[in-house]
This record gives sequence, C-alpha cells and structure tokens, in this order.
Amino acid sequence: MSNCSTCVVRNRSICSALDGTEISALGSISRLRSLAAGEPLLWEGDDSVLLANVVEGALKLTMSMPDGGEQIVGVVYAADFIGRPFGGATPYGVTALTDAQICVFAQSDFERLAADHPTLEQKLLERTLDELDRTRRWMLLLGRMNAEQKLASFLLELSERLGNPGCEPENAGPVDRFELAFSRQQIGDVLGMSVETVSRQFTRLTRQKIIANPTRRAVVILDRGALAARAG
Amino acid sequence: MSNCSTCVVRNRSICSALDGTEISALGSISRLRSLAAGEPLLWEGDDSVLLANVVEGALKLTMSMPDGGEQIVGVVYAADFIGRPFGGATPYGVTALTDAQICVFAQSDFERLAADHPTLEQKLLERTLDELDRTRRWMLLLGRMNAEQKLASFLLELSERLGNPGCEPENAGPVDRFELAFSRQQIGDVLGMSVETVSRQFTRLTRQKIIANPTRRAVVILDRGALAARAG
DNA sequence: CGCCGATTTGATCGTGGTCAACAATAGTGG
DNA sequence: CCACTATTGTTGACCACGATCAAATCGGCG
Repeated sequence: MSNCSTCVVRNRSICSALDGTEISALGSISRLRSLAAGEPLLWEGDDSVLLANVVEGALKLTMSMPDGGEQIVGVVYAADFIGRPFGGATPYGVTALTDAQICVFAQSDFERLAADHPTLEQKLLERTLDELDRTRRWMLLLGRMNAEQKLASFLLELSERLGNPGCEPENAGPVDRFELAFSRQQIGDVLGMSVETVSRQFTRLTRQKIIANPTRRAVVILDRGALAARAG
Repeated sequence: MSNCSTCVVRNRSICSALDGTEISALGSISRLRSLAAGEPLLWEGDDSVLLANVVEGALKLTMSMPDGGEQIVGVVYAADFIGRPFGGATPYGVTALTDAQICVFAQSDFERLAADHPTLEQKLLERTLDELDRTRRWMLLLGRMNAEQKLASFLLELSERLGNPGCEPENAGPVDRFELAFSRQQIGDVLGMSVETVSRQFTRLTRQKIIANPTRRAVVILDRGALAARAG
C-alpha cells in the first residue's frame, strides 16, 4: 500500500532496520494516513489494534483524570513510533497536534513481521529506552520544578528536539527560533499547570528579554544561557 | 559465576527467554551481588557499564535537581531489569531501598549476548514497554493529582504490585497488608511532595479508618473502596 | 468590520511548602 | 537492660506559589 522507498523517514524510523525485501513486506501491510490538527487517532482504553510511524507532524499522548483534567504524557514527532505493541488496551489517547501524516499498520501484522526480524525489534527497543529516559526526565520536571523552571525546561527541550530530528543523522544543534505545535492550554497539560500560569511565565521571560514572541506560536530564544539558568 | 538454574527469578525475569545452553552462557558473564539497604549501585551520570537483574529486594531510581531536591523516577523489584543498555551515561542513580540481591553483568557482555538471542531482546522490550506505561501513569499522578489522590494511588499501586510479583504467573490479587520499603521522605520523593504533607495525609487516611498503621512501615488497607475513591 | 475562541491580565483564595518544635523509634555503648 | 543520642516521623503556625474566578484584549476568519 505505502511506497516506503520514497518515505522521508525511511532512514530515521524503525524502518531503517529493514532491507529492500523486508521494507516491501512492511509496505504491503501499511497504509499512509493523513490527520488534521486536533483529530484523534486513538482513545485512552481502546483496544490497541493500531500501530503507526509518524511521517510528518506532531501528536500528543494524553491521560485523563476522572474529573476531566488532562495530562500530556508524551509527544511524538516525525520518525517516532506510535502505539503499544504486545499489549491489550492503549493506556493513553493519541491526538494530532498539527496536521500530520502517519504510516499505520495492524498490531497483528506488525508483531508477525517483528517476530521474523529481530533488527526491527532492536530498533524499537532502542527507541523505547530513549522514550523512557525522556519520560523520566519529565517526571523530575513535574515533581520537583516550579512554574518558571518548567517552562524554561520545556522551551529548551523543544529547541533541542526540533534541531535534532530523528535519531543519529546530522545533529544540527538546538534552534533559536521555532514554532510551537502547542496551544497555551496544551503547554499547561504538558507541564502540569494552568493556562494562566503558563501565560504569566511567558510574559515574564519575554519582559526579561530571555525569549521573544513575534507571534503567539513563535518563540525566539534571545539568551540561551539565562534560559538554562531558569531551568535549574 | 552465577548458578542460574536455581535462581528464584529464573522464570520471571528476562532470563526466562533463554534455554539451558543460553542460560549457562549468561551465568558465565554474570555474578550475584548483595546490597545493604541504602547502598548505592549507580550514580546519576555514571558511564552505564553495568546492567543487572533484581533477584530479591527493591531499589529506587532517582534524578536530582541542582538545588538538591530528589525525585524517585522508578522503583524496581524482584525479576525487574536495571540499567540502560545501548546507551552512554546512566540518566538516573540506583540505590537499594531494602537489603537486596542482584545479578550483575557488564553492558558489553550483555549486548553481545542479546545480539545473538532475539528472544532476550524481545523480553526486554516487553518489560521496557510495561515500564514506560507505568511511568506515564505516574506522570498523570505528578502532574494532575492533589496530595490525597497521590498517596491513595501510591498505596493502591503498591498493594497491587506486591500481590502480583513478576509478570504473568499466578496473580494473587492485591494484598491488604504490607510493609513499606520506603521512608516518609522517600514517599515524598516518589510523589513529588514534602515529608510533612506525606505524614499529614497518612494521619488523615488513618483517622478516617481507611488505612491503619500498626507500625510506621506497615500499612493495612481497611477500606479499599474508599481508598480508590480518594485516588480519583 | 464584527464575531468567537485564545490569550493575557488582575484579584482572590487554598493547597501544600517551609520553618520550627515536639514525639517516637532505632541505634549505641555503658 | 537501660540510659543516651541520633534519626525519623508528627504536628502546628505561617506563608508563597500557583489555581481559580472574572474581565479585558488580542487575533484569526467569515
């Protein structure tokens, strides 16, 4: 279904573990799908029958409190893997933050392919270990940082992650100017704080000339050192 | 070095992926080590040359703020895996919570063995995916719960995890009475709150006859329903 | 231009952090 | 075995940070 040979994340996603023959096997069980910004892909608690690679765009993984509060527990970008293989129900919902393209396949098809291709599982393992490390750093942020430290850390991590797409190949270093894929509310859901507090911290950093906000969604880092100092 | 054939976690740890020949290969590169409660195994930022399986006891994974604040980002029990394969530096410190026995091996030895034994990598992948799910649930706790919800959730998770050691084999269900492996301070470091708040919440739950505290470290769940209600 | 959701700003309140004193337990040596 | 001390846990008083409620302003889009 998909044409993997021309896929832009061919060499950065877990698919880089596969050779020509294998990739066409994966291509035959996968299908490209477009998502509009805000469109949900999976709901928390769904049977996890669907797995995917992100080709373009960004998606959020969310968990909710019974009272309606939401926590974003992960964000995936191009070349990242989506879903919970070897498991029953998806423990988190998945929703597109931006317009996105993903390469979806059935869980059962993927697991069959993975069983025959250890290198594929190894790629997925490395990716999962990285994701676990990132998530744990995020726990430190949620558990021990104040509002200022949270926002500063968030902006720094974004700037690094956007400057270093995929995994290994050419690390361009952090970028000083980028577009946020998040609304203020969503930033709050990432950092475990209210919209108002997010907004206040933005204006504070802006007033101190550490960052600038040409538009609501654009961020320019004016003084990376100072920002790092605030991140603690 | 180790005698894997008599190991108590032989069939629950990732070693269950290995057959007789393979297990003796692992045995020849591994070595049993005892840790006293409070003894550190790895420091945050160390080169990650050491991997291990927990045979008995519990250990904490911690990350620290520059100002000294500590966040426990994971807790491992018997049959769990310790360390960061395929990576440079360990992003978190590892310290024994109780007296413990672990089965250690060199990162390089393990990676060589794993490369030849895909089933070993698959076990590790499943374990890592489970750990990632647990960690994300924990993020919801840190980001969105109040003190009461945090402690209630913590006690419930402990009661479930202790009643269901290892992975698959016989799930005994949650236990209503158990010993905490944590000091009050450590519970605070798990839940992202101060010792005093932990203590206050304990006395609150006790006064409401939802739990009892025969000794400081012992917990009896008197009313699981009420506790679940507080957990939100 | 006018509307509507997103964002910012302001005012107030409450939860949980901090500081301090006290109590209980564990650890140590006489 | 019992003082004596050190450590850990509990309780109280107070305060600050960030949540909440409310209003004003901005910005995108018809």
